[in-house]
Amino acid sequence: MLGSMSMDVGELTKGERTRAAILHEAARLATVGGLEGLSIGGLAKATGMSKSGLYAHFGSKEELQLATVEAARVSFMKEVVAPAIQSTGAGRARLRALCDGFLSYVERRVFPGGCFFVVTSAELGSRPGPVHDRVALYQRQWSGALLEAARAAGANGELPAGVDAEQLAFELGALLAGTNIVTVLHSDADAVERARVAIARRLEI
Amino acid sequence: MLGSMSMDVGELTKGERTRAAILHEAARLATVGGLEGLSIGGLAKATGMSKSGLYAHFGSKEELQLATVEAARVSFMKEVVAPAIQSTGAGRARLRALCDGFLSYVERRVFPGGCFFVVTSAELGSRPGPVHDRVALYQRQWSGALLEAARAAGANGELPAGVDAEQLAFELGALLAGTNIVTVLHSDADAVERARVAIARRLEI
DNA sequence: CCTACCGATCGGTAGG
DNA sequence: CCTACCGATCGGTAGG
Repeated sequence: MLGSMSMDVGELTKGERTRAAILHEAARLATVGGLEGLSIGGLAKATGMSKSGLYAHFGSKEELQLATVEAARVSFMKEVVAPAIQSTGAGRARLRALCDGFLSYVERRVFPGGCFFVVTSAELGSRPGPVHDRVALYQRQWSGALLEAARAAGANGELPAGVDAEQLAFELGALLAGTNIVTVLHSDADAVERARVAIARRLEI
Repeated sequence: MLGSMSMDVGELTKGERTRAAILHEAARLATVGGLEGLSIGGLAKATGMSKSGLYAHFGSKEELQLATVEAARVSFMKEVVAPAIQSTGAGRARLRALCDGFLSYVERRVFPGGCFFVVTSAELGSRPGPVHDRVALYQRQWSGALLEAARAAGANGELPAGVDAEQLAFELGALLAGTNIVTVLHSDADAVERARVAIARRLEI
């Protein structure tokens, strides 16, 4: 009790800080080598810990993978989704902000291999299991955020005539994922610019 | 010389047939577990061979990976590119046929994990080396095929007013890659239908 | 193409 | 959180 009095609300214990630093490194490694390619020994070396130290935190490789996915989700929410929601009202401007936020997130290389969820969706797409399901859940939530914004835009009368919100949200999501792959594969920043042009034209902004 | 007289042109020797069967299985495994996840031992079990039998064919894991990429390219050319070129003249119809051929190829699950080059582009995007470079080369050739068809369509006056061929080819390529990821991740055939709608509208066909 | 083997690394555990 | 260890599997080789 006395010990806990020295912590302000929102501060992290030493163990929590260590855990967060491990997971940040794990997410970085996973965008380069995949979640299956992530090894306990490699992560131990990268964080300066022992393997068994990591097992003390996570118990198993699968638990580490799941915790890494959670950490990547927190990062994605903070870097992409939250700024778009805070800076715009529901509708076309928010849809645009979500797309631009994603492209900026890729361009800034928040993770060295690009978007964590594009890489792991491609990696785990046909590998059933709990990690697949978690990645698929968060991918659906991202698609859901695009769809919600598109529907609000439609309800606001902000979409071009004849544009269906579900179709639009799908096309934007697929474009962003495809752009991430091409950008990283060819270290080609032009792809991000082309995606911005596509988005602006589709939204007539 | 006498031995070779029993082979017609285009026939394969026993060693060549074995090699082709190994690489077909390797490409299948790689679309599920990745080219790095492809192990010599696992491939040996899947093909009923010994590990050293595989080394006799390929020499090293990297050579096996490169040979697998080549085999996947042959499959992609045969399944997607060649039919589009044979069935259409240069221009908008060919661009449409390339896109539809890709979607059909994903839908038919020629490989269990979807398009080999989408999976490996995402996997190797930020892992430099000869295998990355080969995958990137063939991805560029695919983009080039889309671009060539789009330019011919523009020259034919078959594109909607104000549509730039390079921009169009980029958008279609990104859409197809993104569609592959979503389709496989969620086992969702609706995504392919949405992609077809998007393509038809973009090409006004 | 095979058996038999190599050192290194894998995920994971015992015991502290 | 550590050292020290486990069996299994990794990529690769020797010798045939």
